[in-house]
Amino acid sequence: MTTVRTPADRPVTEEEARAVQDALRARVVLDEPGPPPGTGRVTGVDVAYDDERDVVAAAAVVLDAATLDVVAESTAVGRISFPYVPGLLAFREIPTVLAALDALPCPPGLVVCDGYGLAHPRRFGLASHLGVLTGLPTIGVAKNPFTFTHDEPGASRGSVSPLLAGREEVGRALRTRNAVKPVFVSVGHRVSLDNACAHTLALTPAYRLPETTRRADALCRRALAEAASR
DNA sequence: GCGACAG
DNA sequence: ATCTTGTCGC
Repeated sequence: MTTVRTPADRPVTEEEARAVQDALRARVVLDEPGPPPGTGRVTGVDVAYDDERDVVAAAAVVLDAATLDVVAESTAVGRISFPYVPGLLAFREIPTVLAALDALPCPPGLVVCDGYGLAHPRRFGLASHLGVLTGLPTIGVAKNPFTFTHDEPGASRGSVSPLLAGREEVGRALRTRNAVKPVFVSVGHRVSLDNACAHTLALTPAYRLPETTRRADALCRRALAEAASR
């Protein structure tokens, strides 16, 4: 019995990948508020690459949403499956991220992604994609505005301004630290934009980026270094 | 056609 | 993403 690769699982060409996004986009749920901030668990996922050795490492770190203490963590290592193409980031990151999530000993709760959800050329970024594949509530918190426009939010933490694709609000620029460059929040799956921003603020008591992202980033780098030294 | 472009 | 030391400032 041979295993058949379907484009929906592992698209090879950019054309296939865009077709997958167009097909899966219909499954995104946007009419749920999502879990209340500060309750349950929040999980950060991130990925690090070694293009030379063709190795990718992903990490998932589960935090108690109230205390931000680490509850559980896991990593996964694999081969790079897709090049970086703006708009197709999910195909590069998701296979290994799914493996890391699968390796967790407990449910992840809300998943915070490093990148975008709705704020995407086809309204189906990494966070939306991961949400649809797992059924989990997801949000995207990115460090850059991508191709979208925004006015500078007020200088104080908590200030927001719409992230715009033309006149459509696809996310928000959210100031998480006074007078520090904002982050760019968008809805992934099963979470409202207001709630996504509230979660992001709850996850940034001390630094610009969410604790989830910081923890996952540190862990996947460690996992990559460990994988490379073997 | 050219440039820009999450990580 | 990744290559990379010191340095200015709270």
